[in-house]
Amino acid sequence: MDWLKIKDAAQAPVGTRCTLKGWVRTRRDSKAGLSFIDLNDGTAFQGLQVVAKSDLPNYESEILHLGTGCAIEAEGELVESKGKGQSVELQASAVRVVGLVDDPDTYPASAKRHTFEYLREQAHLRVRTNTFGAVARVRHALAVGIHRFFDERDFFYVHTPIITASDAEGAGEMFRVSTLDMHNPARTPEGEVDYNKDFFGREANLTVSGQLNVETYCCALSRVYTFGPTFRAENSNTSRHLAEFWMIEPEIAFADLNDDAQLAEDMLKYLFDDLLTRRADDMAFFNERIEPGLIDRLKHVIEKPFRRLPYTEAVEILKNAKKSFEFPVEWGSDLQSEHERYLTEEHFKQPVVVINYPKKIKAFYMRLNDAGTDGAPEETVAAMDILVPGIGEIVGGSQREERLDVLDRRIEEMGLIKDDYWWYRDLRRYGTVPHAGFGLGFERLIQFCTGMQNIRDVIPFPRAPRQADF
RNA sequence: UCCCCGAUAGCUCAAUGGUAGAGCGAGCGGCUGUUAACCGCUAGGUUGUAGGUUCGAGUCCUACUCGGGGAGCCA
Repeated sequence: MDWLKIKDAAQAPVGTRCTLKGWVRTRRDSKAGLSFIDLNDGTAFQGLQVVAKSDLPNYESEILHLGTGCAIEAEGELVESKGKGQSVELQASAVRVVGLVDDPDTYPASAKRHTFEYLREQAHLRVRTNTFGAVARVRHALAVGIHRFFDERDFFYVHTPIITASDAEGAGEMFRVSTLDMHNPARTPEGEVDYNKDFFGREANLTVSGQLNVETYCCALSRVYTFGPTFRAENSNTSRHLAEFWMIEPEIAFADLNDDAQLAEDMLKYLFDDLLTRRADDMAFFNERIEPGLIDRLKHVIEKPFRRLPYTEAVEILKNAKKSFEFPVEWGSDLQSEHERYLTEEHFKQPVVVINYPKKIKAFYMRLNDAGTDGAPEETVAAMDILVPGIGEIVGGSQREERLDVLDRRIEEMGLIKDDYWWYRDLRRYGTVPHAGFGLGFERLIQFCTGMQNIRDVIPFPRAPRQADF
């Protein structure tokens, strides 16, 4: 008898004979001499109801003891359901127990409402719940959608290194990678730790961004992207930060900031549309139980062009806002969370692309704008942040400085060491081209698409300060 | 890392400084083509950890750990 995934069985014609395998969500008994088993195998949001009659040989001995979490195989025939709530169900000719639950009283994913905080401590079992199963499928759909989006547009997927010996990234605190004996490391004659004796012969860390590496491939393959794990050792304790997260970083050659912002906008819209189509079941759940209005909000985002505005103009809007902010707004200072939220949630009520930030608050590799761009009082760089309601910054990107002399000046101004960037500078010496790229936080994208409030609930096993269980 | 709040049964929460309770879940029984079912019974506790104040601490004080909200850093 064919083993069907529940997602397929739900679509199969009445009369189909098949086997289903999965985990019991609930069991309900009827005195009419039958039991109803909600079976879920994770292939779709909806499970399938298995009807087990009392004339099955193991009805008393096993079926009546099945509870939440038990693994079973059921074979039988798909029939039209006599009850409400489902169109088809499996009339079981046999139910085999595969794995029982030791102690139903302490089974952490019991059939009751649990808080996300509690389930986070049961990360190995939480995916058996409606919410986390849906998050897992949405996460997958978005990941696949990202690769498809880029593939359809002739981007190449580049595997940038996880371990970086360059200490030149400057995007945040880094995790050290070392094989030295922590208690008794090799030392130089001066008494310093001797990284010459370390595995790589120098200091090494986990990557905080694949950008610098992917720029090299961009300047040969034209359109590339990375999509991999990223590590920040910041002591950040918020609902939108992780120590280990996944980031998508496209990089496009012969392109400027406008091309970059357009790419990001096209990509986000493609992904939202793709998700609403491919995971309609899970999205309906998020729309109903997690964030009412979610689907309309995503459709609204798909339909309207993102609002693009210069930093200088954003500051003006904030200064003229009737709202009183905890932190004052001044040209030259970075936008605070409350400012970003005001722009995207209250003033424009849609995704906002802020471009051309003051150079002094941005990274060295961002392209210097001509003086007076947007009427700015000081120098700006071709940077852009995409702000979305509820999340804040979801994308950060820029056009890269392709002029060697300007780049060198910026490196110097920021007190960095030119030689550390020798290969990055080489790109500007040998056939340099205007190019641009951005970083999209994958978990923040999932948060935005699902309405899940805490970033630790959209990654299977979250890593955060003092949290690396599982 | 900073500010605020919290930690009591498997889970969610009550309990004036004076005998630790309820709902849900779980087990058993009743009822029912059931589906967030419903009714009854039963079990279930070193009140986060370590100190302190007090005749007496779940309750007050201190430290620590963990969680939540906000901030910073950012994606």
